Amino acid sequence: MTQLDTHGMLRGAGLRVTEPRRAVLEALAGLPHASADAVHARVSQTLPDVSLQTVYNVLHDLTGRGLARSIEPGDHPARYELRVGDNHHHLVCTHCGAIADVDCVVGHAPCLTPDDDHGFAVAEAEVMFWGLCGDCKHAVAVPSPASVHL
Amino acid sequence: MTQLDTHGMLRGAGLRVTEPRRAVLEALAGLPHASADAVHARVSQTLPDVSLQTVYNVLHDLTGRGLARSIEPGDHPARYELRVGDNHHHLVCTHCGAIADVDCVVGHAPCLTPDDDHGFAVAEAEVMFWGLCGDCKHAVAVPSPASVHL
DNA sequence: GTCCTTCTTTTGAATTCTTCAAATCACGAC
DNA sequence: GTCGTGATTTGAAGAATTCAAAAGAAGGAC
Repeated sequence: MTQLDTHGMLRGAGLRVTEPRRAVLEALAGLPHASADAVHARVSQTLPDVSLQTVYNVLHDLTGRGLARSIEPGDHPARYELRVGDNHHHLVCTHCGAIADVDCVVGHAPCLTPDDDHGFAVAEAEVMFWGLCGDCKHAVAVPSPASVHL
Repeated sequence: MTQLDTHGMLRGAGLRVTEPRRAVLEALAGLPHASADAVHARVSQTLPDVSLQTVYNVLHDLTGRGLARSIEPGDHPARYELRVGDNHHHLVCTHCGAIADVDCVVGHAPCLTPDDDHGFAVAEAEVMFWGLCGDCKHAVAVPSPASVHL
């Protein structure tokens, strides 16, 4: 595993370097798409005194400074990932909330620029694929009519 | 306004026809992208005794049967819309949660089919554009660095 | 038209994720 | 090393949504 320059990342973002923050960054590196709870659990392994509240604070700071990104899959708790340079989207399991990365479906700019922006200042376009993950595919009974929507 | 065949819609979906359900359908027709609370407020105008809980129940039933669709914009409460035949996506205001429809960015199937589905049974692809709506554009101070993501 | 079964609705409370607030603590500029 | 600002802790609050049990109504059968 590539060593993470947590110090440089935090300082570069104008944040103070603290153990909780370094630990959250490392947790995110080790746990892609982790929930706040999962991050807290992982952080607690090395820093047992870090509170869940602190994890929320840190995640908030990291996303605010662009170091991390939050994914909010509908009715499931928010997930977080390190903001990596590459462009990718997400597969979300409607049953268990599992998330997988999808490489960007190449340079189809149309997906980014709505024909009519209704006066919105569009900052970001997000593509999310909903479905059942491998595990839930077998576990779940009803195979709902897959209504594909674009 | 085109009259809504609420009776036919419900029966066609295998649901009993009740006043609360007809009222919710009509509320959705009149209030695109309404929250459960907004639907409840609208329904209460004609049926003051319908509880918020019932609205949640009905919305759940309607989405389950494919009559309605729920949009879950991150940290804002869920919104609902009648499931219309056309394909469109949504502009969401990151500040106030306002939602606008965007016509489908034409037939770019690539947006629909991830290269690697990681074993997922993909049922739906959703595109969401995040930004500031016309009102909030002026109201909000900081114009954050528009990091476009595809 | 009436009855009966099943599905809906109501009422009231609980759950979960997330945020707020005040006091203590520590990073890091000087 | 000192100091000021920013970070963390603790404890509790908040909001959207869901659960559960009892009462009520839809609609098919007769």
